[in-house]
Amino acid sequence: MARILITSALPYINGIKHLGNLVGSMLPADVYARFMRARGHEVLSICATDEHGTPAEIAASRAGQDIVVYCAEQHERQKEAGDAFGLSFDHFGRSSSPYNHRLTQHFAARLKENGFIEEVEEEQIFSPADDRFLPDRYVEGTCPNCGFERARGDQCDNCGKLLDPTDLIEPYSALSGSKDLERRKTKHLHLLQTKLESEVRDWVDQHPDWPNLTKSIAYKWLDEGLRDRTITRDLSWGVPVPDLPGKVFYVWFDAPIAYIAATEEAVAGDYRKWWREDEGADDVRYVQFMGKDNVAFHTVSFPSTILGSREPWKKVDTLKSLNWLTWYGGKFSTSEGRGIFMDQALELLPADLWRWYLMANAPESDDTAFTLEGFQQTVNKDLADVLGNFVNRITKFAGSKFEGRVPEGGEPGEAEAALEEALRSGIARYTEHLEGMEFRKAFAELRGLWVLGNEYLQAQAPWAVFKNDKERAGVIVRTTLGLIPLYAALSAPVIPFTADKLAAVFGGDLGAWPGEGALLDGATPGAAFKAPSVLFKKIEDEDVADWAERFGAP
RNA sequence: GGCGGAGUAGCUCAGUUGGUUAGAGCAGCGGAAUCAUAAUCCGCGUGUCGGGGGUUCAAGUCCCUCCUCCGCUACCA
Repeated sequence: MARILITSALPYINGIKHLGNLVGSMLPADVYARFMRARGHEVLSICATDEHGTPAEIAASRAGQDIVVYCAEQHERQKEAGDAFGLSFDHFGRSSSPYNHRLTQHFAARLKENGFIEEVEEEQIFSPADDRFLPDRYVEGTCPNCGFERARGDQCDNCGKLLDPTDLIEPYSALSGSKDLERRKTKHLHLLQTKLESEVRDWVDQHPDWPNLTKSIAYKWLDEGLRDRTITRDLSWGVPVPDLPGKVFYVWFDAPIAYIAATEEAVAGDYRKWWREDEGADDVRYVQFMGKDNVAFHTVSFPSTILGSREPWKKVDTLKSLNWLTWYGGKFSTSEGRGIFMDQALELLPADLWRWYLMANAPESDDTAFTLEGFQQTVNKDLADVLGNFVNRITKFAGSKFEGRVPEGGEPGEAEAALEEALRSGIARYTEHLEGMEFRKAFAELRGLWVLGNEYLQAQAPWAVFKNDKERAGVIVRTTLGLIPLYAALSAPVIPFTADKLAAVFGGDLGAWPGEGALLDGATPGAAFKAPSVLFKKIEDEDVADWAERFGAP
């Protein structure tokens, strides 16, 4: 038994996340956590809402709400959506928690003591009309390079040129439209990452097993040279900076620290057993899940914070980074109403259908297109036909021919031995792929295990055998029924709600992870069973047409 | 612009360090079966491996170049 700490990238607070966000970190983290728990490991799985930063303040103000109320409400919405999707985090916290305030200030104090933080004075754009400093991106104006009239202060979306807000012609606030902008001097803290660069590189060098995408992004930053960066902002909502009134820490400084703070919130003082190598965390395996845009922050920025603290905090062992799920090849977009969001998805269909499709087609090696048509085909075929119909056909048959009880008598023969052998090797491959977090391969293998049941049943044809050899038919039926609890256990990481229904056929719970022991004794002779109602209703063409219209499919 | 990732069958994707006739699922076609949600099972794959050039006995795989998509580019998060 191992101790495994799992964190999912924190979903930002400004609204319910879409399917792309879900499959990018939270869902694979959940599948992995469920799998590891089933294997008998001690798992702690942590997530939280990321609540600070300018976008949150703006979203609150647009909603006409106080930021504190807004974040509390949005956190609750995201938590509910996650629960409904079966996300089994041991704790879903908030980056705005008092724990995170205290811990973020602790890290900053340690970094300062160790000479990795210095105070600097900077000039920034202030908008009196908005009564706030504006991040570069929230200053817009005409691009000096191409003349585009809505260029942002950091980069022109039209010609791609990198800009400084002061480069813009006729700049204005993107929030209020006010052209009354001024430069104001303001004090900030710099994190001196240049001093930590070689240490970060040494640490990255110790992880040659990371995926290519992860390593190439980390080394790209290191090769270009880390830069000292400002870790404070002129905002009111956030973790206050001691001795600098009116300032808070930059959201990217405090957000990853919230992994630790959320653990403290979950298990109180015991959090150090998971996070401090000098207090018991030295044997913890720490796995992070995130989208590819987040890799640099997890391989370079956050490690800098930890290394610079000169305290033995647990650092990540394995990163799983995913690419994007796209909406028909384009971007999911909140503002333009493109794509499907977590709460909407569950209005349409049960969570397991989404979970299966997303994980079986997870964007592991490249961006992957989500299409309603592909979704329909996949879940109809894999879940309704291959798995759902399998369970239905055998329980119906056994129900009518064997009075709803597992047949007794008879001995398994060669066909059963061959089935067991095929299952054993398939389960070994499936397990190995899940261990390696290769989800597409894993779930293709799981589907293959379901197919084995249909193959066996089709080849043995108990409906024909029954006519002149009831005992042999009984063996076949018993063997096939026994696959149901087996499938329940194997399928639970990805389709947990369905797995519970499968386990309930024999009134049992999900057993231990199948592997070495007997695989075909799932159905006890003479035991009663209860056929479940149809497990998966098929998605009709009219549904797809409806949803395509509603969600703006191209 | 720079850096990184990617481009393989109608669709979604696999393809170790270059090595026999390039694979899977879906879709499609043919067959078997009739327990079952018309669900299952078996059989059927010539595709400019994005274009062009090069290295090599041998290139999807290595090098150069061009095209397209995506991410990052440190004040969006």
